[in-house]
Amino acid sequence: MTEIQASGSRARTRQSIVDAAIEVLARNPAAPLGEVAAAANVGRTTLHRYFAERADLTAALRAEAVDRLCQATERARIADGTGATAIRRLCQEYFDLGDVLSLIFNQQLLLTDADWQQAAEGDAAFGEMVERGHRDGTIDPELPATWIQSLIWSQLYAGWSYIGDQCVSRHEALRLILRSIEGAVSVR
Amino acid sequence: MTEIQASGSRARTRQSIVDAAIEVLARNPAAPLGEVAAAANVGRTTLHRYFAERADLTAALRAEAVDRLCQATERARIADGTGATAIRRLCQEYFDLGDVLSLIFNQQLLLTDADWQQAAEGDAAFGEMVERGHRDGTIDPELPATWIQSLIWSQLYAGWSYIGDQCVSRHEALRLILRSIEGAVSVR
DNA sequence: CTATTTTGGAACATCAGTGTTCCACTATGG
DNA sequence: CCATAGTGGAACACTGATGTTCCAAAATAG
Repeated sequence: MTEIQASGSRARTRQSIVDAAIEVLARNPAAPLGEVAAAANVGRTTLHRYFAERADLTAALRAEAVDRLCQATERARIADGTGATAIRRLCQEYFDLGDVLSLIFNQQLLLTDADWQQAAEGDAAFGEMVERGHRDGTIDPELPATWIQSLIWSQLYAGWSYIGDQCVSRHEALRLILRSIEGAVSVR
Repeated sequence: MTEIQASGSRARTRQSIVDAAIEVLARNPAAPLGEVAAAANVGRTTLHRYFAERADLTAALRAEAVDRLCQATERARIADGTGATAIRRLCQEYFDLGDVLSLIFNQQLLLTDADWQQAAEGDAAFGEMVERGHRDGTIDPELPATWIQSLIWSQLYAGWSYIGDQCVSRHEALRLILRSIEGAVSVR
């Protein structure tokens, strides 16, 4: 619980640990903390100095994930343009989240409803985007906003896995994702 | 490794354990074996009698998963009809796999390539179905078979999660899945 | 160069899951 | 009803992850 603050050096070490944790835990949510420490080029002791318990680390990860999610959502300007183009931009931004994507999706990094609201400036913004799409005829009215959200996440995750499984460039994977989502979402 | 055989009673107990394991491990891949035993209404001792090590149990699960996957694939008759209708039937069948779905997707139940080939009578059958769709104009030629496979799995998984997260009937979830996949896959 | 901060290694107690053994208990079918 | 297959509880040793403490080395600031 107790957060150590500032001092430049501390902040850097802390961030290094968080970044390493994202990378390691994205691949294996049950990885021992020693692995995280190693990945961060830090002693296990040091890791525990910053995050006393495992729960403290995962809490920090959740905060970091929500933060990056917020930034991505803002960059996507989901209030602009047609519903479909907004979704397209959102997917592009989310795609760049990389490991954070896996963490959120794959794992029990269970974001609470409150987290989601914060991330998307409230489900309101996302729901509004979808409804706009329903009205302007670029999004299938049969598909509720919540489902489209599930859709986007699962597709993005599939895309990232695809890069690893098959031997495909990020760019190609993103192309497939966007094409598929557009098709899934658009009016028939 | 040593498999105990037959005798009616044994077979029943064994199956009960396997079924329980599917249910429990689908929700939490790291669940202790005691939980599996409890879910199977069986003592932990008995579980170990049938599956000496955890690895033995997961091996059995893999076999069971491959088996059910095979049956589902056969029922779908993916060699019949247009590419799109075949995919639709396949999705319907896979959807009914339920927890097995989560096990395969969510978890490191990593099916080997050999498993997949067995399950789909070789990637050949699946690839053939997709190519048929490319030719008959019901499947977007831009999307390779491997991607469509990723797509299907991720969507099915999303659908099952959706049932839990939102409060939606299986039927409604399946409807959304089929509609989305059809849209994602069809020619634009 | 000193004082302070920050670090990492080593050693330790603790804990939960695992896998084993042993024995007594229930069924079940001959 | 009796022999046997099947079960489950209790106890145990073992393992790997966790979290703590202590101290000496390294980095940084003054």
